[in-house]
Amino acid sequence: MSVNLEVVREVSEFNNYYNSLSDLLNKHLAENNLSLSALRVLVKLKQDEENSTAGKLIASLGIDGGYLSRILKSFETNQLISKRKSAADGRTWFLQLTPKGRKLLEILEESSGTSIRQLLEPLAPEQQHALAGAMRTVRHILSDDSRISLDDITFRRDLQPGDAGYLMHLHGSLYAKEAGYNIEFETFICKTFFEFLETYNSSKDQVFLAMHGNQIIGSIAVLGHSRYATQMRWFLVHPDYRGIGIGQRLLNEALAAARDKLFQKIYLITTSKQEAAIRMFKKNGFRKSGGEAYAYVGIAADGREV
Amino acid sequence: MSVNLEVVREVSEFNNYYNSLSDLLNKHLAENNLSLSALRVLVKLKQDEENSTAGKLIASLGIDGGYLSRILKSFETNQLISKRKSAADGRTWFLQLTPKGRKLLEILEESSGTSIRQLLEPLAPEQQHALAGAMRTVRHILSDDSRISLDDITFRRDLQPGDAGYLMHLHGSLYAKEAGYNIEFETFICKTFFEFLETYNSSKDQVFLAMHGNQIIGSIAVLGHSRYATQMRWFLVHPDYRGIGIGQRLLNEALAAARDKLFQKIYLITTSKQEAAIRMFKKNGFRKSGGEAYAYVGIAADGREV
DNA sequence: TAATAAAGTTGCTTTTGTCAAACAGATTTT
DNA sequence: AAAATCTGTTTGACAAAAGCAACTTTATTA
Repeated sequence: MSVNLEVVREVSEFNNYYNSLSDLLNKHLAENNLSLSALRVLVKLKQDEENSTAGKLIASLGIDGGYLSRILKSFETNQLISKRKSAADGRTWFLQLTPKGRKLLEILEESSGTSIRQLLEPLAPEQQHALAGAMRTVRHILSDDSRISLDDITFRRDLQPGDAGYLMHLHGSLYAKEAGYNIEFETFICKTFFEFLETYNSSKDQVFLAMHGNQIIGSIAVLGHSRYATQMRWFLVHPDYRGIGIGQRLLNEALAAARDKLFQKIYLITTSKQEAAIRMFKKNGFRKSGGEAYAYVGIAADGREV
Repeated sequence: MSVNLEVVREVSEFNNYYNSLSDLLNKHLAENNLSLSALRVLVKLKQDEENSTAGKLIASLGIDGGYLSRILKSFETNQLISKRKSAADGRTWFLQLTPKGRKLLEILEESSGTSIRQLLEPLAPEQQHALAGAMRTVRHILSDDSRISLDDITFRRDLQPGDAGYLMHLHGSLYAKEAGYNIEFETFICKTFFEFLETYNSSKDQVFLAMHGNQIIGSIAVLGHSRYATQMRWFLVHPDYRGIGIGQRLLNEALAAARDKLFQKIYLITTSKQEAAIRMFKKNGFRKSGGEAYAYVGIAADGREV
């Protein structure tokens, strides 16, 4: 892939900036007689619980073997870690934190927390959240296993001011990028949102939003059009978040809500271009009903099929 | 201000993450026989051009005096900097980069660039931009002079897919926060956007967007309702970006466009709550015209006032 | 003018990290 | 099965990075 020059510059400046900042954030290490490398070892030991060995640490932290050996030795004399000889390989030792080591890590986290708090203290709450979000983004983009898990995603059922606009934005920009739609499509979306907002009633209409932090990254809605039929709309998952089950989760919520409210039929309209979505609809019992509309024969409370 | 626990955790994890990353990004220093501190000194010398002294460096970089003295001495023997005795104070020396020092910095930037490029190489272009944006955000929030200047803002005249939705989002969420409006207001906004989109025509309608990176942070529109009258709408600057002239700049653009197209009257509708906006309108020649509408007597091409 | 302070330097020390060789157990080769 | 090779870890020697305290020189102040 090609690399954008502006991006390189920004990363470089960020790196410069952060180099000076990290002094500040890591000053608590000196107070506890630890080097940055030693901290990283400690943290890694906590993460990899039970089956870490010196070799693995060398590989994962990129640290020099000799240096690590000494760090570990000092950890051992300070009773921060304990070694357990491997049965399979007489050369290797399994390393684990002792309660004392665990305790030290807690203390370190606590004192690093105070530095951080001092850094954040002058910031307004929104700025703090924006900062956290940006840092999460950086980490997320740069880490190889950049997959987000469902655990990072929260779900919301209420429609707050700004949400409708953001949903419209997501639809407009994503469909433009992925299906080549233009602004006319956004006009259409806008119309549907207006009609929806005008008659919005939480007893008949349900909106489900998948959130990452305070950003909407997925949505679905179940709109009650009549006593018996309901339309599903605005089903979308942001491309960065696809493939981890958010779509299915949203669909489940929507179907459950439709059943709860005793709707007997759910229909939705889509186009043949939405292959992935159509596959998911089919898997969940939707059937094509002519034209571009898919109709779902729902299990209504009275068992009738429509 | 209170500090959110989640934010502290995120910053802490980010710090951990970045500590391991900075090894990678700074490996070029070893190749050039420089320490991180030495690099920071060099960079600072370039920034503070002409009037840096050892004392200032100590204060701004938080580096030890003795250590700095040695770094500077080595720079001098390598002819990377030159010293100039202060006339006012016999103890201090002014430091400046020599052409050779400047050259070295360039080389360093270049080789840091290659590390960065390697880091970015596997990323898709959008991810690269997202990364740059997030890094800019972090840096911006944390740097004391968190003021953005007009230079950081770009302006756009075209309406791209997703823009209308995002504008609606901005209006909905900001007015909710600042004026306590609820979702009904967003419904109204949605209606105006739909009407607008439906009849959008770039020859009569103009939209101006203030962008920071690829985020819309301000907007204004001039909608041609008749041959002679035009309505100004969607005037808004995101609160984080207020007070640096973005609003005035948008207003200028809008008025200029209205004049260009020979509209003789610009009107806009607002509420008394929008005090700052109203002050700006008045300053730019708008006059109240009864009710909640302000009408602007424009200088049309034929000089008539309406 | 003596006392004190500030800017910068130097000597000494500790900490941090690197490199190469050594060592011991595991694996492969002959 | 012994020799050779490989792998995970340790040790010794060393160099670079950074901090501390004493010291020199020039300014400022009482």
